Amino acid sequence: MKRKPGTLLPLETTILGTALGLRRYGEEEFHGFAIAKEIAAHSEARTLTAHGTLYKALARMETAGLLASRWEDPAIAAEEGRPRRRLYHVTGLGGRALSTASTTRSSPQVYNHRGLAAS
Amino acid sequence: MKRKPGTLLPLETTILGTALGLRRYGEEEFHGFAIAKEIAAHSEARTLTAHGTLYKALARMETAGLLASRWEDPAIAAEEGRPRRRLYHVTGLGGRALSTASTTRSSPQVYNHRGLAAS
DNA sequence: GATTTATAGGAAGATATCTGCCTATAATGG
DNA sequence: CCATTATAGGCAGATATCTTCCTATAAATC
Repeated sequence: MKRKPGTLLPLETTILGTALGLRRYGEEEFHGFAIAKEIAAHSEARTLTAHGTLYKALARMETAGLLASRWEDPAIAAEEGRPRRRLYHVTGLGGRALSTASTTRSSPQVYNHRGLAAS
Repeated sequence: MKRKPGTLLPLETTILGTALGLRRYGEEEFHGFAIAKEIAAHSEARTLTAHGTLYKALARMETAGLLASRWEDPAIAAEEGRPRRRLYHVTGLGGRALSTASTTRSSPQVYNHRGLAAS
């Protein structure tokens, strides 16, 4: 949808907000699946089926410098008997983007996208 | 369906046969997903959707001593960017079971089970 | 031969990430 | 204001294993 630079999309705002929320509980890092569940839990109804959308958003945000990631030690994933995770953390830029964008959010920021956020 | 000891089920025969077939091509070890694809490819139509059935059969056969398994080095899976595999090989007992059972297969061995093998 | 019982098979979903394809929509350009 | 264009979002599926729940069926028992 042709991006206006310096703007956060609703999904991106949700991701940053949720991630910073988790950080307040001591979780410095998060992984895609966890945030998907977190988002799904907080937006009543509408479970996040379109995981692809989320992972693409995460990749995009990492490219933009809002997030940074590292792969979990594969041995840990193996020990816990599950697929390995990609662990993200919010960068300084990401944190600032959230405050800036949420106030900047000039006008058209429609929030009724049929995706993750609350209706 | 209450197991008659010393008998191989059609699926088990297929697994052993396929695995030994692969071994003839130099593949000493195999993993569940690979054998699922192999089986699906050789039985025209009817793709193997019920993976659960296969994995349960593999576990059962390992318990019975027909197969033995080890986990792939998680670092390799990580490098190749995919979930880790459980690598199986056919044991001596497994090989013998195939020859014995395929001749022993006394009478009721119905082959029109709606699962993996050819109709 | 009919009933009981154990277990194999199927469906569905959890776990985690990623890709490709197609559509919807926002921002820009004329 | 309309057409263009870039890209976000959704759907589907690949990759790999495992679990739970329910049904179907074969073997054993009476």
